[in-house]
Amino acid sequence: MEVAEFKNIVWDYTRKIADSMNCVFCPVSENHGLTMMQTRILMELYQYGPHTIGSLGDSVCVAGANISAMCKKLEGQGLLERVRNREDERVVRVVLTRLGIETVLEIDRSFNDKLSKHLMSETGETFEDIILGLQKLNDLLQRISIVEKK
Amino acid sequence: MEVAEFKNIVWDYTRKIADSMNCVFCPVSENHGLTMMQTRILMELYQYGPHTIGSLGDSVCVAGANISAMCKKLEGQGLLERVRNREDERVVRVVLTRLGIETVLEIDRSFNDKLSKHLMSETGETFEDIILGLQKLNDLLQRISIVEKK
DNA sequence: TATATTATATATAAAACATATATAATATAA
DNA sequence: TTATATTATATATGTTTTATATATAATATA
Repeated sequence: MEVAEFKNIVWDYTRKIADSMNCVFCPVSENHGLTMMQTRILMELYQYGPHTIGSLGDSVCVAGANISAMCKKLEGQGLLERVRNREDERVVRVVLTRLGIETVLEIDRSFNDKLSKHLMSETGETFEDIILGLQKLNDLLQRISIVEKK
Repeated sequence: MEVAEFKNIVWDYTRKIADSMNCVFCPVSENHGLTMMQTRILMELYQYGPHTIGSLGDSVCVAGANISAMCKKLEGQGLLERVRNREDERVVRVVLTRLGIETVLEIDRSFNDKLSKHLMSETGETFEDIILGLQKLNDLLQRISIVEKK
């Protein structure tokens, strides 16, 4: 297969998939008064535990300046807390509040409910094929974007 | 595999992949003075031929109000033309100009060059696995989002 | 001590996205 | 044929996301 052909197929599918993911999950977030980006931040904190502003920004691919503002807003909504590190006062630790955790759990439950309806008829093989493909594509792209950053 | 587990894996990979795709392709678009969205619009027109404002918006998942404004801007940059249909004057046909076509071809060449370097060492099996996975995931999500729209 | 680096914050502007409303053309129903 | 509904696009407005430049304060290094 030629590079151009592979690129076109991947380009098309990845944007369609990103749009669909958005289309499926966005309404659920909105029901809880959150944007997809805000949900992504909360989910990241829930799944991988507390972050600093910097590491959180890296994880969700948002520049430090912006993640800082977003977290301040989420703090205002009572969904997370910003705690300054005593040993190095430049560092701010971001932690979900009880309300934040509850909100993530509710959203996650809604996500799962929404998917469950549609995934019942699928075979395990489909899941495996999808995950394998995503994994290989992600590896490939990670390698490329790491080189890019140099 | 449980739905929740599958969802988490897909959620993580798809956003990482979307970010990487952006990270890899965005700089190339910017070199040509275009945003990713603008490039996506031009590529859509190049790959699938002329569109109306409405069908173009559907294809790239942008609301009519916004695609209308974006096309007007791209027209201002001389990259496409908006031609009102004579039989039904509500309809506007969007067509790439010569400059638009040349720009798409240049960007596409840069995309391919950029990828070629990294894909040489990959086996055909990797490509096939990736495409199969994307295809199956896309099918799944299309089915879900179609139901959503009802 | 002077300088550089790091982590976060503030300010600002552009782009993207959503929503409400406007306009004009066309289709349909009475 | 007139009145009404629908369709396609456009305009206006506000919010969110993203990018960039700069500021501030803390820490590390020369």
